[in-house]
Order: sequence, then structure tokens, then C-alpha cells
Amino acid sequence: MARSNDEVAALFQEYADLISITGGDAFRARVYEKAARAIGGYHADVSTLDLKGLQEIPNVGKSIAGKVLEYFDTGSVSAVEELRSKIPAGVRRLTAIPTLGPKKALALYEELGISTIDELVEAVHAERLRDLKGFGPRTEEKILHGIGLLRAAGDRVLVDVAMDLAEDIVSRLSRVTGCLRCAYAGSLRRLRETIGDIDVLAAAKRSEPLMEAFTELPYVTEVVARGETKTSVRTDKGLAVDLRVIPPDSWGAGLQYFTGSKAHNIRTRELAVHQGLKLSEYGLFDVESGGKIVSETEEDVYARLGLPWIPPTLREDRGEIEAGLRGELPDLVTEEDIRGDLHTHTDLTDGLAPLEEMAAVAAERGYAYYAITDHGPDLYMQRMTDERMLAQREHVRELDRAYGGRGGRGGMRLLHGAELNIGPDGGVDWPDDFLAGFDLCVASVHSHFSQGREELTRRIVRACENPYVNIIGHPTTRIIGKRPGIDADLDEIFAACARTGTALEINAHPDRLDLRDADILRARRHGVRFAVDSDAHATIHLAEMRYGVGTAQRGWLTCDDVINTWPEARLRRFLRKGREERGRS
DNA sequence: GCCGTTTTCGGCCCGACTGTTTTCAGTCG
Repeated sequence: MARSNDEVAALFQEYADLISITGGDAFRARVYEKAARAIGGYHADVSTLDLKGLQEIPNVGKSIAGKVLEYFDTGSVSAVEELRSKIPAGVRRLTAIPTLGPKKALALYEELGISTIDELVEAVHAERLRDLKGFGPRTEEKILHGIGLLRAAGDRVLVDVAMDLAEDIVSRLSRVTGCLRCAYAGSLRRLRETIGDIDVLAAAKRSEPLMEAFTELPYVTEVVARGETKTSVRTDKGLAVDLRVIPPDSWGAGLQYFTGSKAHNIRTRELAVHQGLKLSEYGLFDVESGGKIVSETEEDVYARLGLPWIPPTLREDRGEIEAGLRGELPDLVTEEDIRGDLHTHTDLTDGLAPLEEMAAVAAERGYAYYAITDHGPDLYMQRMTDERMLAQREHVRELDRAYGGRGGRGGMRLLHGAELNIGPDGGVDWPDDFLAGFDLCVASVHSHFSQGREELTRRIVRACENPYVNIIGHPTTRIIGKRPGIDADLDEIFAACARTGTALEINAHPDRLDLRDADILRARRHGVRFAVDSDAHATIHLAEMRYGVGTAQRGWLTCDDVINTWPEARLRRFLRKGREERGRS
């Protein structure tokens, strides 16, 4: 289940929506949105805070803090209940339909009593919308179209799907004559785990040739809107793409603006306003003279606002503005910093490629070390045995020598490990004496996801306490869009990891990205170390490391936090996990 | 409803596009 912060955040987001729908003060609605976001991202559990503690959360004042307390005291918030009683839940759901916002949703409900999508479809077909002010035939069409998209699961897509498409679009548009610069922006540039639509930005003196090329891309199925500066299309996978064409000297301001996030932009614009400036996608301007100050690069824009350049993965208004003003932005881990992959499979278990092929691609990536971690025997379908594992170890040692081995300059070290299964009681596949033969062990939950919260927590804490478990693999086991994470007390697990010298994995596979960014931020406060791993089951999966690194960046991690950026000697010390006295060499 | 080295009151980001509108409201990002 969700942590109490998420519950409260969802409640206030709903309240903000209800305020908008009922025509309440727009600024009030915005405050609740801001408070919801601040609470969702706050490090401490809000259910443990008092009135004073709650008010230390940004955008939470006396009134909102009081509502949080009311929620935990009584299980509900009377102000929210009051609005809920006025507006059926279905009306709020109507606003999920593209082009249908709070005002139209309220009109539909008040004038026609419509509170479900089905009723809306029926009303459109009966031509009952035409009598409403502000609704015409085109509105009807758009609503039906929007409902179709909503139902066709035209939902958010995983980051890798969007990335592949965006990189292709950028490469095609870059070749258009007159295109001076082209890049993707938006949530994709910020490397969010899912992407709602793709924003592509281009710089050109004339937009027409770019708009033309854009609408004629082979996978474009529909041109939703077409203007001089902005064109929106939909692609055959249902993904929407916007192209914005801006003048070349607005590139920096445009890229900054369209990268977002919205919350980050609001903050940067506020900074501008306080300095008598105005920031828009066309540049940073002096309010009085109207003259343009800077905008050719993002660095210029941030610098004029008194900020260092802020990496896109931090632009979520989670403290990056404050840190930037103080000159304390983290020196984020990058893909180039990654020296090796510590969780990978071969065809000995459920991988697709043999050891040699996996190692060859790892070496091409320039890794200094590479761990093979096939499944242990407890996942019985993998048919692992002691003999097979020991035979693989010999094989790994041979290959290690072939790759330059010990002390070899530029050589890649191969580590032999295993991905252990954390059983229902927290035990793993092998006894200590067998585990002692591995260079490292990843341990992960693969089943019994629905144990009680305490049981699940204890189970993983026990795995951390195993002196041979170095990394907890995909810690929450979530599959994005398919399976929620397990209901464990993550803070207790984070504390156990920090105490025992066990790293938490950031699994880079795009449908996992586990831990997720918000959990990384919390874990970091416990002093936990992390391993960013591909969990590759095929050679192509090794390249998914980029999404794991993006997620690590979104969790504000530096090289010091990530064990697989460390030199081999430091990594090996960490992997000994306080077992030195046992005399392993 | 929150917030403040210009404010304890009066602000609160800004612009594009669409459709129904004859000058603008709604939606979106």
C-alpha cells in the first residue's frame, strides 16, 4: 500500500481538482497542488509529525497542516468530504478526457447531470451538448475522440519506448534544410519513468519546412493541431508528439522552458519576476525596457537568474532551486562514471546469451568489471545446481584471465556472483560456506508478494543481515503499469541496508526502475549505498543502464553513493561487508 | 491558502491553440 505521504498527497490533489471544478479560487487550488507535491516528496512520514513539524514542509501552512492532522485523527478531512458530496467522483474523472477541463466538466454535470463517461457518450450521440454555451459540433467530436483515446489505453508509455521514437524524430528533423538545432525536451529529457507525450524542440528561421517534415513522418497517424510555432501529432503507437519551432537566439530559453517540469518553471519564473525580469520560451527580458537579456543557452538563462545550470533530471522543484542558489547542487553520477554492471544473467539460467557474448558486449561498453549473477536453485524452474554454478565459476575465471585479468591494463575483471532468491522467511538459496565462494551476491524477492507488511519487511531485513548478501535486487519488485510494489516498511529496510553495508539496487530495466526516484531520495537520507544494474537477460539490455543512471540522478545520487562507479579495490572492500576477520582473500 | 533581504497584505508563471465567441474562455503544457 501507499505510504501515508502518498495518501495525503493524493487527497490534496483531489481537493485541488474539486476546487477547480466547483469554480473555487484558482490560487487556492494551486496551493493545494503545491502542498500535495511537497508532501509526496517529503522525507519524513507525515503521519508522525505534529502541527509544527508539518508546517516545516514547504507550502504547508497552518490550515493544511491542520487538515493533515484531521486526516490521521478521523480518517477523513471534512472540507474534502464537503466538496465530494457536491460533486460525484465521476465528474472529476471526466477531466481525464483530453480537451475537457474542470469548467466544461462542471457545465456537463450542472446543466445535463452527466457524471460518467458513458453518460457523456450517450449525451453526445443524442446531440444534447449543443444547447450548452461554449459547446459546439467540434467540441462534441473532440470529446468523443478523447474518450476513444482514453479507452484505447492511450496512456503513458515506458521511457524507452518514448526515447526510441524521440531519437528517431530528432535525427530525421535535424536533416531538414534550415534546421539549426533539434532536441527532445519535456519529461523525456528529465528521464521520468513514464512519458505522456514527447516534446521536440527545433531552432530555425522559418518553421514551415520543419512543420511539413514533421507531419509527414511515417508513423504520424493524425495531425491534432498545426500552427506556425507549434504542431501536435499523434503516432501509430498512440503517443502524442509536439514540435515547437523557435528562433535560433531563443534556443536556451526554449529548451529550458519546454524541458520543465512545470513546477520547476514556475520557480524559475518567480525568480525572474523578483529581479524585474520576465522569463518565457522566447527569452529572458527586462520588464521595464522590454529588451531581451539572454537566451542563447540554458546556462545563460540560469546564470542570469543567479543559478548554476541545473541538470534536467533534477528539475522537479524538489529543492534543486534552493540547492542551486546555495551553490550546493549534487555532482550527479553519469553513465560515463559507471565502471561495471553487477547484476546480469546468461543462458545458464533465464538469460538469452552465453557468458562469452555478454562479456564481449560489456567489454565494448568499456567496463572495468562485470559480474555474472545467474539465479540460484531456489527458483527451481532455472534448474540450477551446485555443480553447474561451480562449473560456471571456472568458466568465468578462465574468461577473466583472457580479458587481461589481474592487474591487466585496460582489462575487464569478471566477477562471479549469483542472484539469490529471498524466500518467504528471508532465507536464501545456499548455506554460508557455499555463498563464501562468490565474489558478490544479489538477493531479490521473486514470489510471495502479498505477505503482510511486517512479514515482508522482516524478510528483507533478514536478507540484509546475511553477511554474503551485498545487493538487494529490484527492492520493491514493482512492474510499472502492471504490478505495484510490495507493501513493506521501506524506511526500516533502508535503515537495515545502511547498518549492514548492503547496497540497494536501482534496476535499470525500463519496466522496473526499482528503486524509484522518490524512494532513492528517502533511502539516501539513511546513508544507503546503491548499485545501478541492468539485470540484463540479453546483450541489448546492457544499454538500458542509461535509464537506471537517469533514475539515480532523479534521486540526486553522486558517484560516492553508487558502488559500481568505484574503483575495483574500493568495490571489493565494500563487498567484503565486514567479513575481513573471516580471512577471505 | 501560502508567503515575504523590496510585502503580515496583495500578490500568486506565461503563452499557444482551438472553438465558438463578434472580443474571449477554456484547456494544455
